[in-house]
Amino acid sequence: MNKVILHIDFNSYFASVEQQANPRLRGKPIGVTGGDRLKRTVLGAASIEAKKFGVKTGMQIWEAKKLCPQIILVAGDSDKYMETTKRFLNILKDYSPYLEVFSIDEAFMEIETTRKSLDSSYLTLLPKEGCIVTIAQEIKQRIKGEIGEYITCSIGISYNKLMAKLAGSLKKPDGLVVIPDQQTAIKILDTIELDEICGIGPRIKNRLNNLGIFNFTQLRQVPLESLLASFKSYGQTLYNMARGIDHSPVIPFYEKGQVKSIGHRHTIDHDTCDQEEIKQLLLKLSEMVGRRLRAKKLLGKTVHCWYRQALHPRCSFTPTSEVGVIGHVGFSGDGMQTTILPTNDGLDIFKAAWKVFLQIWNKEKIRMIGLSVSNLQGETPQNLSLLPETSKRDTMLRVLDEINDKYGEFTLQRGVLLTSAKIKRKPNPFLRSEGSQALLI
DNA sequence: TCTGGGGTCCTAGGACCC
DNA sequence: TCTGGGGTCCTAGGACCC
Repeated sequence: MNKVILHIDFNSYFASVEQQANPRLRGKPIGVTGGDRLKRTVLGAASIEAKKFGVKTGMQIWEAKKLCPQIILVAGDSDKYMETTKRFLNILKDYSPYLEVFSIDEAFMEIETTRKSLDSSYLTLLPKEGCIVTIAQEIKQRIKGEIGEYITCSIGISYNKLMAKLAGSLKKPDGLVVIPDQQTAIKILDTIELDEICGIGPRIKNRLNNLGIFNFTQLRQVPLESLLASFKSYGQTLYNMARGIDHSPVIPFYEKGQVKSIGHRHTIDHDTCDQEEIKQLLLKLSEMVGRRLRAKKLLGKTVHCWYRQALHPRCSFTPTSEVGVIGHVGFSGDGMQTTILPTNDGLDIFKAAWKVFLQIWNKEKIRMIGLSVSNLQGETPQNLSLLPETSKRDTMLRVLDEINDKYGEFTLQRGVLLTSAKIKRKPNPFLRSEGSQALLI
């Protein structure tokens, strides 16, 4: 038995789901935003029509508007996208149990074949019927038919994940590309940029460039020893990449372990050094994390908190507190973690995060704050304290979750949160008033 | 007018225990 | 007499993905 890997990647995913849901958006340039906040935010997706104007995912709103003044901005709805994702995964499951969910709009699938290689005919026979390309075409048709004609995907087919993903990226939208063998892979690699492959980002590309390596042809000429010397173990990965080699397995969804961390961060629409404002925001983020942990019946014991400092306008010097670049190039800030007793109570998480924040923050203005909880473990009887106070708290949290599950996040919340900064939350169809009812704790 | 938000994996050094 | 080695946990930092 030989294996073939398919990579299925949806085109302009959030935008096409929106167009599918709302006929008035079809055929028009639209951009999906993170919510009603338009300052300091970027597009989560751009429709095919918007992309024709040069609008791209990740672009700032003002930039997109400059390129395409008629762009229609739509507030994203993650539940809707998740729902669509579930539906396409259900279709994919019909073709192979070896299905790896890679992101909300991407999946890998492994199909066993009877042929030794994906030969030139690509008509590799499956144990039962058909050929891989026919299967891929059928998947595309079913997605259009069963989910919607605006939901299109590109499918890449190859002998490993890396090359399948590359194949899928070569033709968009609605593409179907096969990289049948290593020989073809190398030919294709020699025509693309280094960072067009999954695993080479701006930093690695830059470091390669500094070594005089600008393409895969040059990368292939570098001895493994040199790559190991420069990139440690990642040198082996780079060496393999240049040759179209990738041994990473398809990990089916049912074999993927628990999540490793749960976190939230928020960019404030203004710079602030108001301690109370920051505190409220961090508490709210902590509550959101706690709720998600409880929903998954998990406890976490490592709390990581970090922030980004405000940008210095027309700044020509390096900000003094640069401790390492967080996220995008050019931002500075700081972060630190601490370990506490396993918990999923937002208040415990907040206390730890706030302690950390006060240690790293030097009262400068900030634009973003985030926290994440890792070192996760499942709830066990041993975790559930028998102390009356703790069990009372557990009951309270359970009631709080039940109500918020039913009526929307922050329908009930801790009294201290009432004055907090507004974070995007789902509109509550059951409550006419935006005002939340306080649960004083 | 100036960059969102959710994750993953890897490495390295130090503390601590036996 | 003053010191080996293995294992684990914790923390910081770097890089990547969508």
